Amino acid sequence: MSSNISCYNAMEIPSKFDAQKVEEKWYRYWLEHAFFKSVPDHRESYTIVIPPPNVTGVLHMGHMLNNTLQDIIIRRARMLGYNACWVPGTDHASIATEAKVVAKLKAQGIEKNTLTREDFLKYAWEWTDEYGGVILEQLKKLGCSCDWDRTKFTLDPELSESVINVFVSLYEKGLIYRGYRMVNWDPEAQTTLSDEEVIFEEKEGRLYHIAYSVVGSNDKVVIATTRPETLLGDTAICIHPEDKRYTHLKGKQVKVPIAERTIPIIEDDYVAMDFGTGCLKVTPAHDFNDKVLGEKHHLDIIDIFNPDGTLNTFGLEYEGLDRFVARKKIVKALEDQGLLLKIENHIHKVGTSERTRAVIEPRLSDQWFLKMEALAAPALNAVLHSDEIELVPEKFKNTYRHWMENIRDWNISRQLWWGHRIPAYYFGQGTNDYVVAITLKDALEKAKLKSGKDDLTIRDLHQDEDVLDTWFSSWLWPISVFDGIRNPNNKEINYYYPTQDLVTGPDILFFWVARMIMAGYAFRQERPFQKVYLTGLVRDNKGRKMSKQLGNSPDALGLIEEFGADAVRVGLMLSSAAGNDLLFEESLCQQGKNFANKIWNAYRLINGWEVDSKISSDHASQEALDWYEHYFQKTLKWVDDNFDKYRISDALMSIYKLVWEDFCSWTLELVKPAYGKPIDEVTHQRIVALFENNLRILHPFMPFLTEELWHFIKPRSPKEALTITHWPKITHFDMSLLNQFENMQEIVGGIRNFRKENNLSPKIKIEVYVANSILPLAFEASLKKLGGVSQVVYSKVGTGVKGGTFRVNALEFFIPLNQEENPEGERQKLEEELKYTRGFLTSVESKLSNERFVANAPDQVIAIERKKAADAQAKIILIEKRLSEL
RNA sequence: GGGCGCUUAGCUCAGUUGGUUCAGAGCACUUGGUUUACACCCAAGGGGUCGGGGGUUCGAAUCCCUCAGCGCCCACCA
Repeated sequence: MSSNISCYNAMEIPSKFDAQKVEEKWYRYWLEHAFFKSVPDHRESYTIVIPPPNVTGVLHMGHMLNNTLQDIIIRRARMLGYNACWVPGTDHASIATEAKVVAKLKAQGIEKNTLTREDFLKYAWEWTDEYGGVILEQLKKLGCSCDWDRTKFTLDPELSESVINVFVSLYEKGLIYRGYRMVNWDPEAQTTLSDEEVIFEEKEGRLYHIAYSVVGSNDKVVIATTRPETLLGDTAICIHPEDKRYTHLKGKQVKVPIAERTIPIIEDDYVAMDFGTGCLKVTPAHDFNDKVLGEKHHLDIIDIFNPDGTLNTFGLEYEGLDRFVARKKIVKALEDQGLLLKIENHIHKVGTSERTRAVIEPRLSDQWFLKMEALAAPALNAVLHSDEIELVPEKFKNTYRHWMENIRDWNISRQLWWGHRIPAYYFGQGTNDYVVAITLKDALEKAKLKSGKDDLTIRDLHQDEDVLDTWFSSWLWPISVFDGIRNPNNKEINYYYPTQDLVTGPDILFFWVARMIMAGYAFRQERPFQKVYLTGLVRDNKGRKMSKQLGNSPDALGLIEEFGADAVRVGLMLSSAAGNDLLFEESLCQQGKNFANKIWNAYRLINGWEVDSKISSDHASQEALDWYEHYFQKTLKWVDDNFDKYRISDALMSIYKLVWEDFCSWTLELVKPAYGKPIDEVTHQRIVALFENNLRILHPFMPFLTEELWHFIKPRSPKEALTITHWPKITHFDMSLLNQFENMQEIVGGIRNFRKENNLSPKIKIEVYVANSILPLAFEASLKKLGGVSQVVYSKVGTGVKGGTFRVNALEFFIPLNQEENPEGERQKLEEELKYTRGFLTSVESKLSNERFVANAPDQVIAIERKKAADAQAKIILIEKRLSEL
């Protein structure tokens, strides 16, 4: 495969680049030659760990954006000579995957609750083995240069063991504890959620005004609530101690409607007197604040719900009904009893599950928590003070700080089966009758010790049923993929860690990024990565989030098939500044495809020239090649700067313009020999070398096309493949050379504009008169080639010659015209130009005559203004002269 | 309710410490081109009182104040 990998003969190269034809071939080639494989060596490492997608996920636009960025960065790092290592893998995504498996089983008529844990896990693994990793295959289609031999899964035995080790060690440090607390309960998934997994959505609700009878009087007290069904769990009514409206109620008791229980009226300044009726019902089992009130006032706790959100025996006649059904019925009952006084519309925020969208039920339960404060301190410092970790864009620093400073303990247990089972083992019924250990054997020893019972056996131990929050394994990812938890001094972790870049979305800044930083400092005393690049969300062209429900998300693989991977990568990169949302349109991919085709055809041109070693190069070619060499360097500097600042789309745009405008439209056009004529050898060599440099800097963005062309240019061995070649080094560039060429470009532009305005066909050769200057030799050659100029005459035009003029800077050009001239039109144009120039001059002069400007502005600025004035004066003289000649 | 950010051409966005190159880019648009690399193309061109108002300054897209609109994060007002 090494010598002649190209599938075309030079003569039959088609004018369209066919991406499908080459992508698979090159990906296979890269894998066969192990270009993406990394093992520790003498070079400096450059590491990226992939944000592991859900194992059962399929590639969507967000993944494409994210992974294209990572691939661009890692490919460039590879070319820069680093030992580049991109570690791929997938996440078991406990709740999401379990939900999918449950749904799939349900479709087959199997209910989860009829299965044992073991059976369910068997199904889950079957599912994982079948669909897991599909997404990784899709990443290959995108061209991702991951070291696939390193592919990891968060439920792999080594990674699982790392998670358990970490749990045990945190427990032993006293950072993990069990607590009976109010947690976020997802009634659909029937598990708790961390605070971060709850999304508050603004919803239109109702505020129900309900009357409670005061015991021992005919008085009623009216409360306002959004959740009337929870009155069955009420254990108090609360008023503000200073609320004059209710002083007569102090110390009284009221009767809960329907439940007919008697509960006290308590006083607390927590109550807002101006909200609702100023009177609050207290349900400690089902509201975070009521729980606090309940503890303060030693109230009873009545939990009225089953785990699935239906009412339990405290629900009385409503037992078994769903909470929302019960709400309706209870409202009806209250209405019938005349206790429902008013229903107001009320907009409020409702917590919903990030995964299932179910309305969250605050619920008291036994859960495991991780103390966060101590872990957060070094992580906060690293981002905010020491700058060991850089967030891009920087604006996320504030968000990060706010979260870290107000961090609360992390609820890490989940009532699920798919995940890392909590290594706690119970040996008795007491709240403290458990031990935490890595292995069952250790657990038994510890249990014996703790219980004082030497005759305990493994059968007496019962492992906690819960699993750990997915993020409790993901937060170790940069460490655990290199086995740095279990073997903290192994060669790999020491070589690859800390990693360089993390590319991910801001939506998981807290879930994941912040926690990885904490884990990095906690378990390795070192940052996990240097830079965090936070991408934007991919939206559709109307600014809507891409989602399955809206059906506005294009099929990622379909796009690759339609436009080619390179084109899709370019399309995504063209408008995706860091942190800014990306409004995606297919037309961006079309633009990428057009670009790929442009490059393809540029090579077809070069490739098609006949090379003659006996002729020598001309002035125009030399000038163009000299210029492009320097201009390339200038652009490369800009590109490298942009890469350093993670401005990947700016980097791409400058390469896009460099190749399309500067290389194709200027350099190639100037170098191009006349039709049928050969090109000289030196020029040909130079243009090929320049084209190769273009391919180098294009390669991270468009790996397939560039590798294809790279091997077109000449047969190359795998050692010389573009993927592992070097990124160009910046050398000096000469500004005066660049300026001079730019001057020539402006003159060509002037001529072309003149042609257009005077309807001069490009086929008609023209003479150009320059009266007040001599142009460099190379200019003349370039003007002839690009402007259709037959010759440049350095003299004034003879009297009576018809024609027109145009000016570039301080140069005036005259072009004779055979056709009938239009003196009135010419006069009008000149007068407009004169008027504008005079106005410009006046403004500059007024600036210069302003004493304070001259006194305060830097000399450089004043000099510029003087030059502007002088140029304008010269131009005015030229125009006036021309006008007088008309 | 608190915090952060955004508003520049029809669209998506650059614009680094106020002053060369400051009013830009790409796309779209208009006009003219089948010149054998490319119509997935070439050439030329038209678009903006930089969200409104006020201020500081010799000088403001850039700094300050204010208003309006949009977005994000955080927060227990039932």
